Amino acid sequence: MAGYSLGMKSEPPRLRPLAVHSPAADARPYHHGDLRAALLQAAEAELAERGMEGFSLRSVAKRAGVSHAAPAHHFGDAQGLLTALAAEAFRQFLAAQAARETVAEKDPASQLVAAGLGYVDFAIARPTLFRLMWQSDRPDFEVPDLGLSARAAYQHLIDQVAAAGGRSTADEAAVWALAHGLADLLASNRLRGVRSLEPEARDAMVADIIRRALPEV
Amino acid sequence: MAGYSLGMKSEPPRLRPLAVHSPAADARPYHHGDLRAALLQAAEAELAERGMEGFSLRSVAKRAGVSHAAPAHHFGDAQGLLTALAAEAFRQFLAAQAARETVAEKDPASQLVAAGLGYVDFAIARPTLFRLMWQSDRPDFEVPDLGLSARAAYQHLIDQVAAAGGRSTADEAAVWALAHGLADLLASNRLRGVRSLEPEARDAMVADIIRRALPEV
DNA sequence: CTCCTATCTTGACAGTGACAGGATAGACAG
DNA sequence: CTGTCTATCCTGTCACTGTCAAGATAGGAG
Repeated sequence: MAGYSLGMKSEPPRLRPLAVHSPAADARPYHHGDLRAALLQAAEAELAERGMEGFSLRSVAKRAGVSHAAPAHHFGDAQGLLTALAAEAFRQFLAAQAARETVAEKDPASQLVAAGLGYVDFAIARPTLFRLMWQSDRPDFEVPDLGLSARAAYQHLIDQVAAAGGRSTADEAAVWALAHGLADLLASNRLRGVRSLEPEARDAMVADIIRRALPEV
Repeated sequence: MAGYSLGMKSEPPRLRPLAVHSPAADARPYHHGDLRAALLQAAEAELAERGMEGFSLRSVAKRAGVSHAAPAHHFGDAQGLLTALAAEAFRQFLAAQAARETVAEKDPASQLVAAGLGYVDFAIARPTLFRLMWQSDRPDFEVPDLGLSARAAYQHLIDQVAAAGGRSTADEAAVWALAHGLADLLASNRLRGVRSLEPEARDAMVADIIRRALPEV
């Protein structure tokens, strides 16, 4: 649950040139060191603070301590940055599901419920990223990096539904819609009656609800 | 399904001053006549064409044939316009559910399924408006007009779940999440296996899925 | 007929994304 | 050590956006 971060290097890069003669306030070097990762990290923070609609490329650059045009070289334009961010988000979205699956019972039904819990975990922990993935027009799903990671998340769902005995399109749709609906409503801070529960009680209720999607199991 | 429109006057207002001496290209009068409704209509069209994130207040004004600052007098700012639009959307959202309910069987379970079909109808017919209502930060739900119409939609759901025998928070959440998840995924053009069905087949599948939310019925 | 007020316009400002051209520095060859 | 090459980053500019201030217009009340 804790510790998701998009920078992928925990150390803030900013490799200063060994301070040969720096007057201590020499500030940043001309070359950043790992600007691409820093921009992704800054973009996520900006998104979390100002929301999807208040997102600004220039603010991201400022937060990363860099000029307003610097992001262009790494991502092309704002859409490119958000596409890369969404791709990374889909990977962590799958990781959140996997984290639940490893601590769950190994039978297919329990694994399916665990994936649903991970789906919801991610939506609650990072609601703006969740919106970027599912409801925004800006990420370009034609870009292979994003298209593949999104498809991987979808395929994981399909596989689990099949393993749990789901056979029809309706079964797939029911499981997906239920998990997604819970996640989206919780991310938007609706469903307060569920969201305000203690973690254990909330998990139990979410699990109970998700099980309803597959009546025959 | 057809014919939703936010202008609420079907006639384009533009009451010209009876053409006393107009040289035929005298164009629009200084006062519009029903600018508020025209702006709501234009805003919906812009939203449908350019998407939530490409929305521009100046484009709305231009589409309504009016100066860029004209909307301010009726709505204050962009948030005010989108708040009014969302409030109207919630009313039509309820109307879409009511339309399905009137042609459905009158037992509580059928009425609940009908409401779910209306929920999905609206999301498919007007996806961007659906996003504005559920996933945007911009409408201000503290404004009574919007707060009340949103609450009315929520209350309608709660009442129907209760009438159909739902008793717990989990029952309410399951029904809402299932309908909402289907609607959102269909609005985003996911769930292609469902969306590409003929209307009758699609309705049958959506109904089948929604019935899963209340296992005891 | 006069004035009052709601309605709409024009003009300005800071902030935005994108682009062009220039500055910097690390790497590599000799 | 020197010179060049290239990826990286910066400054300056453009059209466009939302918001505010101030002025123009017209419909209606007195």
